[in-house]
Amino acid sequence: MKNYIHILKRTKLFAGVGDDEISAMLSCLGARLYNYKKGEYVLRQGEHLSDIIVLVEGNLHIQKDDYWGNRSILGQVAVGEMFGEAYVAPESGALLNDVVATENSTVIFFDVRKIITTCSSGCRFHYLIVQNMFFAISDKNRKLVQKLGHMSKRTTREKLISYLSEESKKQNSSSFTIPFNRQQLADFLSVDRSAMSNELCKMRDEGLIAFDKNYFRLF
Amino acid sequence: MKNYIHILKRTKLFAGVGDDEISAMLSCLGARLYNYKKGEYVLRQGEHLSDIIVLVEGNLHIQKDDYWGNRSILGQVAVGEMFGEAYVAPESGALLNDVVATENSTVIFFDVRKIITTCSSGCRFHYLIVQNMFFAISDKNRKLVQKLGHMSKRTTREKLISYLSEESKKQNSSSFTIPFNRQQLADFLSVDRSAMSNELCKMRDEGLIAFDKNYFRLF
DNA sequence: ACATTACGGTTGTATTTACAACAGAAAGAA
DNA sequence: TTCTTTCTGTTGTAAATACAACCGTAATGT
Repeated sequence: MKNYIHILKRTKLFAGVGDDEISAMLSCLGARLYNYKKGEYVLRQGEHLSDIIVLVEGNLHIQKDDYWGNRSILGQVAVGEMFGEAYVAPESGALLNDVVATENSTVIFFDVRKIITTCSSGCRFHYLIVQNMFFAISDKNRKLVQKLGHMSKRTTREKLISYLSEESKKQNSSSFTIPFNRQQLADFLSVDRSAMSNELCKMRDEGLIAFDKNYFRLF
Repeated sequence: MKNYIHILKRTKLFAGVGDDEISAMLSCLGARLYNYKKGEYVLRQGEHLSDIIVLVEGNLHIQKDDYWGNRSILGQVAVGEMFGEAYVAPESGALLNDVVATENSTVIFFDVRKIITTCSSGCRFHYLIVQNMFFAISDKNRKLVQKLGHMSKRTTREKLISYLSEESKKQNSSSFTIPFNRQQLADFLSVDRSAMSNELCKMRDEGLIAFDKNYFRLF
């Protein structure tokens, strides 16, 4: 486990905690290390979870099969990222997704209850972990709500207007750059790229916006 | 503030904490009570927030204006519900929404930092607040991800398949009831009611599903 | 019993989208 | 340079959606 402290150190969860402190806290946080071969399941649909998990080596896919067996990949987990934090509440019920190793992978499980209830012994930085975890999940929450706000619009144009307005607010200016290229933006908003490109040009021709690559300006 | 302890007691935040303990913890949590007249702003777009807020009387709307001034109401806050938890991380930036009182309202602000860093003095149940808050936001997170999973599907049929599959998994049966009527389900999935109704009937005619009111069965 | 309202299903049309295919520009590699 | 790849815009068509309007039924209240 000690081999991975340099990875943990760079995660959101352990931000601001030194090597020695992480090392000292591992047992206090109920840390357990597991290895998975390519293709093996880290978590299965139907299981119950009370841990937050950090990927320290390899790569994972979060995927879901619907009732009729159609599989869709919801996302991927990169080294240093955590997952499982949305299922730790007692009322959250069974997992609805599978998590599968797409390469040989190594993860560390942390017992949520041990994270939340700060111990009295030794863990000088335990409060930081609680804070980091809370801020991380709070931040994720905010981003999800924002994205949902765009996606709940019916037409591509409305989605674009919602997204661009928000980006303008965030950057506090009517001109700004976005962190996506066209394909990525289309994926983010769940629309077809060419249709979106078409709509962007219409909006430009109507004098609503101007753009060049990922630079945008609202009028 | 003491007048509202019976309200706080029934919130997710203070679940499991007794009247006396809540009363004792208020100052420790940096609680501040504010009143707003109908139409006044509780929070404004552009402000920074480091508090979690509980509505103890009245009603609030969370709303957003886009760059061109089109207003949309994103949700409403009922008595006993908390809000603001998505904006408390230092990196979350300025608020992108307004929160407006639709009736004369009373809210209590709690300092997030005081919630997270459990104090040593007197607050026997402080750890419970941290846990409650964490589970609440984690739960919200899970629901958002699920909803986003449905909404990211392109067609009404795919959205329905995604939603019904998940409901089937949750209730662990191929037949189940859903907590929505048609209009509510359409709103939840952000589609047109009549188009959705049409699609449901097509799916029924194709032998994929059967339903009666809010009872569904998958084949 | 009657009127009213809420809900679910159906249909037609105009609008919008997805999808595929293609072309030009820009960036990068050989 | 030249070739290749990536990115973006454009167009046409088939498919899906939104919207409005209408009907029948069930539930509710007077």
